[in-house]
Amino acid sequence: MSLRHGLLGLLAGEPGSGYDLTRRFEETLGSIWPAKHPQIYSELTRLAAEGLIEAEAEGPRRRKEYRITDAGMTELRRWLVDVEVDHTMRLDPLLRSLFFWLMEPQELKAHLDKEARFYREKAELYRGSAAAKDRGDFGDSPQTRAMRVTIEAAVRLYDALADWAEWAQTVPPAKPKP
Amino acid sequence: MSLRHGLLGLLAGEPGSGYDLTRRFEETLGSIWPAKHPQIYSELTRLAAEGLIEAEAEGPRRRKEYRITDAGMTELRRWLVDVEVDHTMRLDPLLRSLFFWLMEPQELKAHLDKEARFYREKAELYRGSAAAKDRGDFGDSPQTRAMRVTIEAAVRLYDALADWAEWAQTVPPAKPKP
DNA sequence: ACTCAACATGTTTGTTCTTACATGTCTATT
DNA sequence: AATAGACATGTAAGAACAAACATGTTGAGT
Repeated sequence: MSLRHGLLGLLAGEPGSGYDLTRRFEETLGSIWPAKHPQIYSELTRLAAEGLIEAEAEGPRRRKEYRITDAGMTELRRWLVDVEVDHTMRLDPLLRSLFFWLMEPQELKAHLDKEARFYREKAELYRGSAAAKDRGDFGDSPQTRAMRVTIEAAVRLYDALADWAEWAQTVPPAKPKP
Repeated sequence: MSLRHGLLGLLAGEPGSGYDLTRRFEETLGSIWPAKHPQIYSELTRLAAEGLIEAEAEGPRRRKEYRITDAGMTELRRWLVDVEVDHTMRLDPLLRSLFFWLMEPQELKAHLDKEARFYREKAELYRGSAAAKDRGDFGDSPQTRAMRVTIEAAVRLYDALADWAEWAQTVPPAKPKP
């Protein structure tokens, strides 16, 4: 249940409405923690009910701007410091790789080519963001520094996956009856 | 919904009971696609109802050994070849990294040390499996070759994360008001 | 004045996954 | 013969997540 803390964390940076947060989630976290708006809105309602966030008066088109409360800040820091990291990975591409032996060589080649391209593109994308940050395009707040660290992880992970997909092409299939 | 195809894939390798599959899932897929036994049992029931797998007569302690049917094999290959890969990643550790700016330097150091150790250990573990496979400990079937490829991905991902956690320590926190 | 696109916020329904509960069997040891 | 521990299979309740449905507002352009 990290969506909860993801929202708290974003609100710790700056206040925002459900719509804002949906976009910020999509932009900054899209690849590492996808969340759709229905889930975000209902989580915000629950967070507000628990007093971890609060909304000021409604703005135009009943927009509610939420900000984090002291209790929310405490909870967020508790999560960061005291709660065990969840190291679960659920990677469809790796699951599939276990079953590569069921694919025809040309199917596998096509698959790995496509995967490698996808990952390399993602890596390039994040490399671009990292460079922009390093040039100072986003300023140099504590928040942007943290984001720079996250981006670095994305770059490294996607590069690792791209390298892997290329490497996998060099592994010959087992010969029948050695 | 890849658990479904994970099970089909394992059964394509060799038949097994719910209990077997729970253990095989845990062993071979534990890090990349965790699944608990209640989910596995119910998915097996559903797969059997759809005719993608079938159970022979019950063994001791009403153990049912399932094997994949032709229809199941067709479905598995359809998934492998025709269904878009789901590139979703949901990585709690990366989510947290976005909020590193809320942690005290010594808390962050402790966190990153622990993370780096964790990932490096995992990488070593899988490196060991890879070496065992390369020595021929597991034979050289198409299945084990595919598993070797999956293991390589795990090694590379965990190494990448370990490197990242170490690298992150070298990033100084932003000075207040530059 | 009209209309379209983007803004903004929800509810409903169904699936997936986790946690806790519940039960029964076989084997080896005492 | 009793029993403990590993084997083996399930159900129930609830949380998390996704997809589809539904509604209303504002601003910009015509």
